[in-house]
Amino acid sequence: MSEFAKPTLDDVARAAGVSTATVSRCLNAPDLVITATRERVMQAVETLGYTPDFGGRALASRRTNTVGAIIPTMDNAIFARGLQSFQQALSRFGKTLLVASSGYSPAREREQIEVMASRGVDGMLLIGSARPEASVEFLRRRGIPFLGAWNLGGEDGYFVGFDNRAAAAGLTEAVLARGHRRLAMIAGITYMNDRAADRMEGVRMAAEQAGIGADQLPVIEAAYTFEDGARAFGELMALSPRPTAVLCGNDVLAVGALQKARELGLRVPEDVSITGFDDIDLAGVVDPKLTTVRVPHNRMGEAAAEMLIRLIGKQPVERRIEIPTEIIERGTLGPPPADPAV
Amino acid sequence: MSEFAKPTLDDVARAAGVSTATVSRCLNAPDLVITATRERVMQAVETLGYTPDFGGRALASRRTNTVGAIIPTMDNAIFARGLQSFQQALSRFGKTLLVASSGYSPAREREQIEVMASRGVDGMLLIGSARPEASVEFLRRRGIPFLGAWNLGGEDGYFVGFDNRAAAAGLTEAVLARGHRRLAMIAGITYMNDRAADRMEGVRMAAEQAGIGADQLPVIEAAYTFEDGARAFGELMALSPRPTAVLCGNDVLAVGALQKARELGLRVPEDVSITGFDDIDLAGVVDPKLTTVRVPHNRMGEAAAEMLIRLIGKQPVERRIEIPTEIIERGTLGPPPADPAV
DNA sequence: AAAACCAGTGTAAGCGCTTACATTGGATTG
DNA sequence: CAATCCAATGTAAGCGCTTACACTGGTTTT
Repeated sequence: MSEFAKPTLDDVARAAGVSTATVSRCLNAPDLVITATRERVMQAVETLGYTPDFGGRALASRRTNTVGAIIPTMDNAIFARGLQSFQQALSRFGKTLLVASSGYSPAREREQIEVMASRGVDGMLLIGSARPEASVEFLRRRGIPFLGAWNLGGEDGYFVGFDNRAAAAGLTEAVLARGHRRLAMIAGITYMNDRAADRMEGVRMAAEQAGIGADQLPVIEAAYTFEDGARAFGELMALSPRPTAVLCGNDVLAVGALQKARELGLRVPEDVSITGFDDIDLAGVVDPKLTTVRVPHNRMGEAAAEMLIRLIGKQPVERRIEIPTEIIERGTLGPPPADPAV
Repeated sequence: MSEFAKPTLDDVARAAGVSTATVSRCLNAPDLVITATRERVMQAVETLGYTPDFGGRALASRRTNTVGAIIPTMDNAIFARGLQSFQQALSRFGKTLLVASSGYSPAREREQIEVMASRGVDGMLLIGSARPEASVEFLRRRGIPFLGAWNLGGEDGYFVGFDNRAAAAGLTEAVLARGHRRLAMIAGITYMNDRAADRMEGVRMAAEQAGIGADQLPVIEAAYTFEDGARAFGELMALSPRPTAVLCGNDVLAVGALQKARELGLRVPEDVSITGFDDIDLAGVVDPKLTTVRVPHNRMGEAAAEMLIRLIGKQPVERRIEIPTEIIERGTLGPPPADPAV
């Protein structure tokens, strides 16, 4: 399209009357070059409109200044938000973000990991820690630093995230403190999703602690849509005895439940309490507003970027950074009905 | 970290007993190689765990199979959704997505354009058409194909998006058809944002057509938050005569307005009608549900990917692809009050 | 004042890959 | 059967950059 050949380092060097090495230094380690020379070179860069060629640079330096992120989907506000902050932070460090999505499939994630690896990413952000050992092994072999985000993984690896289990347990305790004994849960799909699994486990643990066994705690797993939340809520409300509080694995499910409650003519929280998780925008907008757990996705994105940068630079890093969560009590949690339906 | 040096084309060639050229052909143009040889090579690739080096490939082939997208922010559900579909479609074509955000700033966008260009992206997705000529000129010079999305631009350039003006006008007509005469608008910030500007203009045009001049149509511009929507709504409700219908430039503003209405003790739609734009999740969740315009962001993302792929491949393409929008009538639009407050 | 040092710059060797061109030998043609 | 062709493969020249090492000449050291 353009008849102007793209200028190269050589062109700049010639224009400035120096060697290519000096130009390269001006761009990558300016202090090594005396000011007068540097200015002359920069001038040439400017007038020629030179920008370094990525391929050449990557090939010669064995670095790409590119970081990859593989998330389930950007369509989920929590990942979109985290990714936005991640990208911004990265950009401050001069890194560019390569994005791929796995659609919650470990196989697809594996593919994308290979794509990113062959793109020579300097580091990688993955979600959670539930993935085949082979994927992890692959990254290790390749020497690509990576970290898990949105949760805190197991024995090894680096993580920045939340203690989903503890947060879910905390919320459950708040529900129990209101006097509820007949709990139920609508969990996210837990297969290969440790966030969902941890939240479920947190609820179960807290319930157990209060003497409510797993057999007395109905749990339904539901996909991340209003409809699935609503459907699950319907099923739970058909149970006898009917639960007086329904803990949801995320806000989307909770909103679905809330809508279904209205449809069924049940008042929230008078007839039944509902809680969410994540505190996305939705939570503050429904009526009544959702009692939920605030999860600061943007702080997490930033922390993840910083950690990954350190990892790439082989600087010392903590193995796991926990981002605190917070219970947000709003309108959907109340005491159980005085005369609960049976 | 790894003591296994990363295998190169050379290693594969040696292992398979062929030349590097043949290995390269196996990977890039398999039909040029006889089956027996190809299998032998692929076997070697497999056992060595070879993946091509991106830098080398980019340098030699002058292609990166990378596409850049610069969006205002992923934090906005409409862009996140569109981007998700864009990425998926791209991935089907073997392209990887590089993401940057401009935070709605043309200067920042320009920077990111240069970053992407120096990364050697094969093509680029930008939002809208409101940007300094210099940015466009830069891309032209570089011969980087690009397209604007989310709206339909002017004379030249490629676009896939919506006719925001017509859609806004259509919605305004629906409001007028209900009998409203005292309209007001809460618009998104229109500076360097043609989507917001077009929507505002659409409302104005339709109003004008109905004999309502710009002087009778109060318009407040508000940032993309509930709070700003609420604040603007408050101001509009203080006007005398009070508007009976408030058209909002997007759903977020509309939800903010809705909340403020409740706070002010105004019933929607009995006392005042409110409309949104975009039909994001929120719209179906508030009470009453938002009357709005559905904008199929995911279809747009896909169409954009296909168009960009064709552009990159120098295949013939239409200059603009319009994605149809649809008015979704729900609960926040009703007739004006019989005895409107003054 | 000679030796040692060092800041600033140049020289040139690759980095791993693609691809134009050259080579080979079996199949097809007249 | 010689001439021609062509499919399959090899040879080797870069692509644009970084960086180890070499060089130069002024400053400091002894």
